[in-house]
Amino acid sequence: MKKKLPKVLAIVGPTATGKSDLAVEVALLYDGEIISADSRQVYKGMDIGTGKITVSEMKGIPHYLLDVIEPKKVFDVELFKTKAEKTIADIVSREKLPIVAGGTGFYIDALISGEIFPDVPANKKLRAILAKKSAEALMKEITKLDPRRAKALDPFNKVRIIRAIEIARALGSVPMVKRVKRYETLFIGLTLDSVKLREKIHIRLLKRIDVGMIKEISNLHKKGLSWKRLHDLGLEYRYVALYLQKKITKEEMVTQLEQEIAHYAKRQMQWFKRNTDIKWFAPGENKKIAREVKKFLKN
RNA sequence: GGCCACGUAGAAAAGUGGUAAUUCGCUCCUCUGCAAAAGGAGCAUGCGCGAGUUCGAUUCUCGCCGUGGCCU
Repeated sequence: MKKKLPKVLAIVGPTATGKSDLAVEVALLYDGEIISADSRQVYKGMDIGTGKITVSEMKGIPHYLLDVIEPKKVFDVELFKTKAEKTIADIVSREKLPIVAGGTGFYIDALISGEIFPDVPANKKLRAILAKKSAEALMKEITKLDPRRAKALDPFNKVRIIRAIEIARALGSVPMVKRVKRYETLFIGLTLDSVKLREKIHIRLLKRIDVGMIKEISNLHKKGLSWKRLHDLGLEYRYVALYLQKKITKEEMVTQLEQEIAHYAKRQMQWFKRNTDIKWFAPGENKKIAREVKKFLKN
């Protein structure tokens, strides 16, 4: 007999659909605890711009993987996976329901599918050197090191090629992907049509500006976060940084940012679409969702 | 009423007597450690409308319509 895998609930979907609130509601109903799967909410001090849940909104439900690292440092999937696995084990040991909620599809998939990444840490120096080379030159190098891996790479995507070279240099070649399934998972997806989503994004953005988002970001810079880093952090951090540097007007910031957030939501959907296990709902269909969760927990 | 300029994809905008750059947008897509990141593909048989010149016009000529400006 196979040992039964622990049950995990995953709440996914694009930005601005209300994942956090739903997660809390379900947690209250089924004795759950929440693991955030958001690549930006892990950073301390990035609250308004990331739409991080507030303590009062948590309604007493424990939340994990928020504020785990300084924004100067770089977080990544592997770190996420390690921490999340540990957290889930802990929650399960206390016989509570782990709820993974967030919009970073890559993180969620890595965790749930149990994808094992090659044990090669990021090599900043090497990356900096390789980044100066052309995509063509990089492709030549990876083809020499590992032709199999090279074939699967996008020949124009330097970021990907560089990582492949990084691994190949350390290990001789890039190992095949391994996956070890650790959980039995129910995927609940929250989504909206693009027009309504756009509206929500608009309203939410104005609200964020209203409650001090610009101040938050200018403080981050004052405390030593470079413009470059803020740019890399993306979306609100990128565009507010541009505004603070007076490279764009406030009006431009709002319109461009809104557009970018909408694009981001699209990219998120693009990612989630591939996962056919996701059961999709509209925000507000909480009863239907609760029923689905109940069914999942029963068998 | 007269004169002048302009009229190119959803938007902005280049261009040529030989069959339409570019940017944004839109659609679709990729993903083995930065994923709010990085990257790829497609989207005007058509250049205001009609006629003429020409082997051939979006590009030249004429007329019409529209827009903007100037003049009386």
